[in-house]
Parts: sequence; C-alpha cells; structure tokens
Amino acid sequence: MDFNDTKNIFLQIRDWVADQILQGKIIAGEKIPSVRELAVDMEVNRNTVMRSYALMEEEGIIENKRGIGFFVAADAKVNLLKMQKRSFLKDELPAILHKVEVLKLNSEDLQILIQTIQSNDHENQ
Amino acid sequence: MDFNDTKNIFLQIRDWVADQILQGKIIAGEKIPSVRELAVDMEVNRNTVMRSYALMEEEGIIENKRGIGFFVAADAKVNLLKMQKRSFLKDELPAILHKVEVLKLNSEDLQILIQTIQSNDHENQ
DNA sequence: TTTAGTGTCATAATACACTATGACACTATG
DNA sequence: CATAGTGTCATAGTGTATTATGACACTAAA
Repeated sequence: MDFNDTKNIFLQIRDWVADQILQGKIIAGEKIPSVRELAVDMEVNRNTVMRSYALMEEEGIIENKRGIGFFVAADAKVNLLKMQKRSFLKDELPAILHKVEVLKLNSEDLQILIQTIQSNDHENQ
Repeated sequence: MDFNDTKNIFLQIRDWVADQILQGKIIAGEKIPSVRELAVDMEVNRNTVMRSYALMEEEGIIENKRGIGFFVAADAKVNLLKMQKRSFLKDELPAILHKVEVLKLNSEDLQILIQTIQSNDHENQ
C-alpha cells in the first residue's frame, strides 16, 4: 500500500478498512484480515496494524473473537456512514469551501465533482 | 492559533501564511512577521516557525533580507494560485470525489458548496 | 495431544517533530 | 559607538510513531 507521509500509518490503515466496509467489499459478520496477515500485505509492523484494529474496536466498527480474529460489527456500515458523513460536513467541507473560494474554482474546474453529486441525486434507496 | 493534531505544525504555519497572501492580507514586497514574533503569537518554538519560513523560501514564496526579515516575493500570489490549484485538482479532489461517492452526498448535503462554485462562475476578471 | 493460526503484551531501538536555550552575524537607528 | 531587532546555527531534551522481536493465552483442526 502507498501511504501518505502527512498522515499516521495506523490512521490510514483504519481508513482503508473502513472504506472496504463502506464499499461493501467486506460485509457485516465477515472476518477481516488477521493482524499479522495485513501487516505483511501492507509491509508494516504487526503493532501498527494492531493499533488500527484496537481503534476500530473502540469505535464499534469491528469486534474480536479471541483466538480467531476480528469481524465486522453488525451495524458497522450504517454507523460508518453516519460518522463519516457528519465528520465530512463538519470538519472537511469548511476547509474545502475555503479553498474553492480562495482559488476561485468554478464549474469548469470542478466539473467532475458536480457530475458526481448530481448522479447521487438520481439515486433512490 | 488552533493547530490540527493530524498535520505537522510547521506545515500548518506555512499554509496559514500562504493563505494570508492568497487572500491579499499580505501583499507582494510586504514584510511578514519575524520568526520570533510569529513564534510568540502562535505559542510555538522559534525553530518551528523558522522551518516553515525556510520551506516557503525554497518554494519562492518569500525572500530574506538579512538582518531585516522575510518579505513576500513579487509573484508569490500568482505562483501560489497556480501551485495550489494544481495540487488541489490532482491530489485532493480525487479523495473528495471518492468520499462523495461512497457517502452518497447529494446536492442537498453539499448545497453550500454548489452555491460557492456557482458564485465563482459569475466572476469576471 | 500436537500444530498452526489467532490476538496481546512487553521490551528495546530508531526516526522525527517539537521544544528550550544559547550564541553569533547582520542591519537599522539612536 | 551601543542597542535592539533581524535570521541562523548548534546542542540537548521530550514525546510519539514505527519497527523489531519474543513470549504467552486462546481456538480450530489434524
């Protein structure tokens, strides 16, 4: 995995797992990669993955069955959606707005973004 | 100043100064706060501010007059606009797009963002 | 029972951001 | 000249992320 220098690795691992769940690539009740396995895959130390998993367990996203491994919590996806949506609108959006204003980005610059938003409008579920 | 735990302080200071320039609060040729002064203002060590200024000097945003202080470079604002716009579209926008898709954010959620973009469309300069 | 796979804990070492502090050269101003 | 304000460098200490490694308890399966 290609990590970003500006963000802690254990947070990026948590973000990656959360993204897998949000995308439905790992579903509720399913086992996630073991600490050792993911550490090897991502070329990272066991302890670093362990820290990510411990954090996610605190957040109620995953659960541990001792001797077996970690599993996606029953309502992980719904909670993740709620948490991340709230966090995005409250913390990230203001910074984005500020940049859009200062850099004077217009519909042409952000064409893809507007299209993506509009395609979300046409979804019924 | 209120710093974000997830990003290095010396980078946040650079971002803050760059933002002041982009907003026109500090213009070309103007002196920026001295290393010691800004360090006291932001309750940070001299060396940390020094690191931010050294970075900005490398980037050609500010220039040093020895014994006097740092000054905004002549074409700092234009270059900052170019650099940050490129960086935003290349690095930040893809991540934003991904979140908008996964969280299924629609025009209602991002109403303010769309308004801001549209108001930039109506600017002629 | 033995084996392999889980998480977990403890320890030590490395790297780096940040702090604290002192000293020095330079410039403007009295 | 002396003084105060600039940046700059060196040194040492602190905190923390990350690595490296070993050991242990638990579980499933041969």
